[in-house]
Amino acid sequence: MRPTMDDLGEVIGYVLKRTQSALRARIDEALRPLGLTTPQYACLELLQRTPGISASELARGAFVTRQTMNAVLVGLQDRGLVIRADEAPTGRARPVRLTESAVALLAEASGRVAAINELMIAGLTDAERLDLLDYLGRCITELEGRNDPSGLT
Amino acid sequence: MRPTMDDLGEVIGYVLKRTQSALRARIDEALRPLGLTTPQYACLELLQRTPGISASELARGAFVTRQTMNAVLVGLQDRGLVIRADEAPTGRARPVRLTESAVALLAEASGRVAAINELMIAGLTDAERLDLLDYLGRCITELEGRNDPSGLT
DNA sequence: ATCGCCATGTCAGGATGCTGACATTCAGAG
DNA sequence: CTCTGAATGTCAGCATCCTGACATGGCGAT
Repeated sequence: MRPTMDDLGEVIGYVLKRTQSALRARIDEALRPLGLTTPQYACLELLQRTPGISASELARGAFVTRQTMNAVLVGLQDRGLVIRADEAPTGRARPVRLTESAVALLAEASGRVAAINELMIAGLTDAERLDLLDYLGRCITELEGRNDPSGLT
Repeated sequence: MRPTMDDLGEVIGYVLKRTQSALRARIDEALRPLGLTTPQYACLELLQRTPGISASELARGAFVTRQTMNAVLVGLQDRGLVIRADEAPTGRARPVRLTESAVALLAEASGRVAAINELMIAGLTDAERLDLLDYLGRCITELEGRNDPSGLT
């Protein structure tokens, strides 16, 4: 391999995908015994941090479309983990909230996910962790820098 | 936000997902005019680097299952971009190869993807790019630190 | 007040990606 | 040689995730 400076970008993109893929796989297998998928967990985590937010806001927070988040919510609702208000207090957005059983389940899930995240950066010093965070943040800035004022779906 | 040292792991996991999500979105929109999806592009790229590899090897290289890669290959085959040998020279693995039209299309696609990767790391110095690569590599090492010789599907 | 804009929710369809399960084929252990 | 194991391909089913399109409910500008 031994990447040259020229194609470092492609290599970084590849390694980025590889890292995310490995992290996702680890979280999936840790959550499976709890009957939760990673998107479901992300949804519950967001709801705990911000109770009563709408499906669209959840979608943005989880980096998926409204439709996808809606499908996830239907699944969680069927299992009695979340409750959606019957009527919207204003506009069309119906607040979503966690149920009691969801809070208990989420506590267990959060612990497992946190352990995996800790594992991932176990080989990095504190300074390196901050650097990594900084570098990734700058990558995001560049990627989202400007966009298309035209095609917004 | 202002993350404390305690939950840096979770924050890094989140930022990692965010970065990958932004990168994927950019690549998706760059490839759409060419009629290619990101998984399809990844498959073609792998095939160009290693002509004649099997569907299973492609799957490993793209971090997906054999079944998923097979579905991608069917789509590419229907569009005349790849050819699968009718018979396996040995075992069951049938070599897959690019067609002429795929080579031309891939050249254009590669250029666009490379531009996006360059953009992503535009704000990083050469030293920082190497550091980022190093840190991510160490994260992968920790995440894949094998422990389940059993569950291999 | 009415029009146009935007955000939200929703339906339809397609592509991606997974687990589980099974048959086939080669290579190596006995 | 035979039998076991590993790798490959494939079918079925489900969850995720997308684009496109449409209807509805606030909100600001005219």
